[in-house]
Amino acid sequence: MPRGQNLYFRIYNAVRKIPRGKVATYGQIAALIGSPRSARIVGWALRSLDPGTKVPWQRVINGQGMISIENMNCPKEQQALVLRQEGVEVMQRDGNFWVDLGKYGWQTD
DNA sequence: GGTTTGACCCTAA
DNA sequence: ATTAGGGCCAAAC
Repeated sequence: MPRGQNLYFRIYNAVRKIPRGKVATYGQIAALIGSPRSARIVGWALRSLDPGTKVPWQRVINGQGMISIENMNCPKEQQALVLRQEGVEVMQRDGNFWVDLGKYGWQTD
């Protein structure tokens, strides 16, 4: 198995720890796994996820609080829809979706 | 083996 | 306020 799998496992585990109705940023996840400067790895890990994964990758967004996904099997619309079902208020901004991290941001601490 | 890219973040001008 | 550049680690070519 690739040595990066351990890191992937950490990422998935951290993402699973995100409470329902909250959203976390790549930076936070990266910080939780011990690499605050490796937010990109989180993106890679989530990108490699399967469509039927149990990991709530939908709760992970960028530091600006908006969804970056573009050409994935799951369109941003559906992601925003799921977040709404989770209880997160998603605002639309010119085709892109915006979430208020100040209210729905996951407070790790 | 090296080079490029990536669902990012931070700092500087 | 915005735009540009560097950095980080892992996977794909």
